[in-house]
Amino acid sequence: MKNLATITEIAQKLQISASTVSRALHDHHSIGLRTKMRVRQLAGELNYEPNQAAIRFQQRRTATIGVILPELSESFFSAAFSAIEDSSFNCNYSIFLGQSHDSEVKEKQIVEAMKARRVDGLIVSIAKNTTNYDHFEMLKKYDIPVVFFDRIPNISDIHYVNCNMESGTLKAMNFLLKSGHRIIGMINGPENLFASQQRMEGYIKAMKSHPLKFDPSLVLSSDLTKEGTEKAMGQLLSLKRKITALIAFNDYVALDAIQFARERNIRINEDITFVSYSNMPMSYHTACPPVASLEQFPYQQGEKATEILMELLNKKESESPIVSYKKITLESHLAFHKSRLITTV
Amino acid sequence: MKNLATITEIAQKLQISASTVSRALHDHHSIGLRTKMRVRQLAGELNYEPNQAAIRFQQRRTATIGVILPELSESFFSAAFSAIEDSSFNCNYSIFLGQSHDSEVKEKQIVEAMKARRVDGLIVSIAKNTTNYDHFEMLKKYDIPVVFFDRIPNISDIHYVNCNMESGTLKAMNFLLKSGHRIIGMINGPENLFASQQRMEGYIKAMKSHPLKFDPSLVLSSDLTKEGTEKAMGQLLSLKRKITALIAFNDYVALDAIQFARERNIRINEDITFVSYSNMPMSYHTACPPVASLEQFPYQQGEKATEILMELLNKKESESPIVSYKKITLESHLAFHKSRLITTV
DNA sequence: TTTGAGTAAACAAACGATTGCGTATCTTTT
DNA sequence: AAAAGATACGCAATCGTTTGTTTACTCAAA
Repeated sequence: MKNLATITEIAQKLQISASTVSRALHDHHSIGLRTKMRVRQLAGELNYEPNQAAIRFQQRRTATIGVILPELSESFFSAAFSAIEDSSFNCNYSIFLGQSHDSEVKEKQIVEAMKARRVDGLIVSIAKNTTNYDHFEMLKKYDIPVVFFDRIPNISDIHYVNCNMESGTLKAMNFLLKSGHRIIGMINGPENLFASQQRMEGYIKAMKSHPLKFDPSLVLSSDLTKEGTEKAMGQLLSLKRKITALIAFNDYVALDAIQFARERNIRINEDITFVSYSNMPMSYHTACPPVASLEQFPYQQGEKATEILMELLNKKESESPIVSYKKITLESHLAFHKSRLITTV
Repeated sequence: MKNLATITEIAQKLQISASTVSRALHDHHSIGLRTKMRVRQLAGELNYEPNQAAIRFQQRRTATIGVILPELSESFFSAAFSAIEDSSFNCNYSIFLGQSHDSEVKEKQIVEAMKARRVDGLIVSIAKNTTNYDHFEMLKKYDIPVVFFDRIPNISDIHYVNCNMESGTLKAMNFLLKSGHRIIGMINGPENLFASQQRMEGYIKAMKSHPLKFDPSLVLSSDLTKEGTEKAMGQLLSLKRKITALIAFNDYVALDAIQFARERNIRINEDITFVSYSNMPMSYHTACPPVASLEQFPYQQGEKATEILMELLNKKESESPIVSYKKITLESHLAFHKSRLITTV
């Protein structure tokens, strides 16, 4: 059973031409009903399945999209991937997945590999230290559209989906300020990330609108490693102005910061109130989760990104060279954690 | 720049035949040095990249493997996937990834899609309720080798990598028995999973070897949902023989069980000592992690599975029809959690 | 000088499917 | 009855690459 049936085989057995078989299978109008039936019958019997490799070669498209993410083990990204997988499955696209593991070098390698594989398009969330976007720019020459999501480059001529982290941060800050906090620390992410910049903007706007003075020493940035976060946290704790609240770049950073604080006998969410981003499911089981976390809707972001890409791929055929860049920004939502675990501890 | 250079183009510009160009690029011995140099020079200038779609079509192999997993959000599987990704990247294979989300129906769909995509081989961890393996058996007819890992079907003629859960359970049980526990509960997984059966075997062997009587009412099984686990846990807690220790199918089950117990004011790891499987990293931040968890080495399993598959794919060319099934079983290791978090709570 | 070996490159088929164009047969119209 | 149109199908090229088989030529040994 090694060899699958081909169109040519069917044609020979039926004593007709391959083109007729092809057209019959595609329900082409110029093929008579009799022939159509005969072809379909035999195709069914022989268990014919179109050779997709041949089709892709002939059509010069692969029906494949590449997805590049920093880390699947982060629940945000695995959720986003699930969305992309589901959406593209429905469109009969397959996915090549590559993890950059937050390395710019690896990211470039993966882009190369995907280009060589001739993916039709790309969905990307960039590595945390990617500052050079040449490897993505280069794809324009090959007519491979790229849609970024969540971790997007801070340049203008791209398609993207993200969450509004500025307004999100504003929400988080307003919550803290209303609760009476005045000295609010922030552990931000790498500065090249647009999302970091937005968080910073939100922080500043919130302070100014209250109005409170913006103290730059209260805002530090972590490279998102445990060590980086601990360093930032150490610095924050050693300030003369003692913070009573902290906004962390995401739940992982928050957990590391919380861990660090607990080891120094700081009472979590009492001495210092923690707020973060991502709202990961595991927080539910976590010892001391932040009191609130900004939901960033990974599934929706993945869905939207795929939607945009599909649009671009369909448009490409009608060859409209005037490209307008699709930009979708979702509003994030401040989610409060069930305090069950906290109170029973 | 839309159109990439092809071999034919190079051939025309150089006034030689396409086959010569092809052979020159592959360093074939029958091509003279002069021609080789000229071809390579021009290929470089034109930025030639082989059209992989054409090659795959011509060679009737796709240099692609399919990976089917239950859930990427489980850290075990995302770690295993990373291993598969890394290993196959080195062999110039790309990966189609599909999540079954623990649905047998979805699993079958994905297998269909992968078959249609003509993947060269498959690496699979089956869905928790998959009991029928026809969709995998069917692949033999198409000469698509399948390597299972971790969640493997309980049938004999397959290639697989897994962890020895029987000896692992034995280790866990011996630890508990040595600590003085005599009434040990177990929340096992779905019975069709080989790993569940192995856990059961280990449990029974441990009891018998001590020797203690095996009480079947102490072993329940969960469908791995929160509800299923809570039901099992409720049943265990209502027994007359009060358990002092519990072995949970994996860390997620353990967390749900622990949660359930805490809500009933049971002191975790005091009234009941918890042990589980998987040793997920997030346990570190978790409120009350089990005291120990059996490390199942996801990365190694993924590596080994890829290794086996690559072997099978290479062997296929030399056409040795006599297949012996590769089976690798790793020993699991009982990892104790740092108790820092527990004591400070 | 003939034979043989060795080198360098061209020719052509093949992989499987799609598609523009041509053509034969049949039906309808005037 | 002849022209026009519709219907049903075949022919052949094409996508880019690989590979088995010639072919042409050079050089050396018999």
